[in-house]
Amino acid sequence: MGNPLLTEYSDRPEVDALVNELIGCVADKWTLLLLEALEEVEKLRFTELARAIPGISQKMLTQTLRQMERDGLVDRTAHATIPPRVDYRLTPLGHSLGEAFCGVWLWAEKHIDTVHQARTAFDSRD
Amino acid sequence: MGNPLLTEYSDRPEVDALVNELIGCVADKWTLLLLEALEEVEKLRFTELARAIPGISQKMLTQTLRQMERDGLVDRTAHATIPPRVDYRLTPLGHSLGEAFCGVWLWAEKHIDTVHQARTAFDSRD
DNA sequence: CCGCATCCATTATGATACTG
DNA sequence: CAGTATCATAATGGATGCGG
Repeated sequence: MGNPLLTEYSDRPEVDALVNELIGCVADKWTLLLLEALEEVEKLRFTELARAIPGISQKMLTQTLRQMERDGLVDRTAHATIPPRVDYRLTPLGHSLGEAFCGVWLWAEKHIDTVHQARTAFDSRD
Repeated sequence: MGNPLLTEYSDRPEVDALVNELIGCVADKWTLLLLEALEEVEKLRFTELARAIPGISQKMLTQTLRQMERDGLVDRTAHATIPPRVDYRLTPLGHSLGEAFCGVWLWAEKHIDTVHQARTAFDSRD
């Protein structure tokens, strides 16, 4: 084998690049939180999502939902009523991604104390 | 139960907020790619990491490594040699996070074609 | 040389106001 | 209600410099 730095987890480097790009899209803070919210409740409308995710701005909510819709992760259903009503729900693909992230949630929940201790220790160094 | 929007995956809302904050830190593009690189090779120095992660800037590499070090995810070892040498490796905690993210990698690798098809379909609408 | 801090241009994000 | 448009601010990338 050549340089170990060039070793990747698969044998197809060109696929790795695409996977990394996809990871970059999907490993977004808001995407994760939207996944969490929609795993929880199954079907939510725009303002409900905004409330379910404290700290998100309307802009990022719209933008992230659009991207997830484009990637086939969420399904957007607009009802032509007054007032308008738009429902978002996970597609099977989005649901499978949510399950893949489940391990990360469990990790965060389990190790949050350890992380905060590490931070305190780090900040009190030097 | 009250408003389902307030339902979270645990029964301790204050913990949920902290977990979300932690998710926000950890669900970073560069953090993920660094985890991947260090899962692969076990011990890497600064410039090796820079080469292993195409597209990262030195600034973000430094910044992300600092944050991961502060969070107890990576261990930094500086050798007082000339030329200087700094090795980074995952701590057990960082390794456990890498394992938690493993499912996301497998998901990305498995569904990348589906995502690209969804994008193409979305872009050719309207 | 290597690790990394600093300056500046570019981009991403947030706050607010406004429309169908 | 569900966004879009606009502007202010923060995050990021690129180039450079500097100590070890």
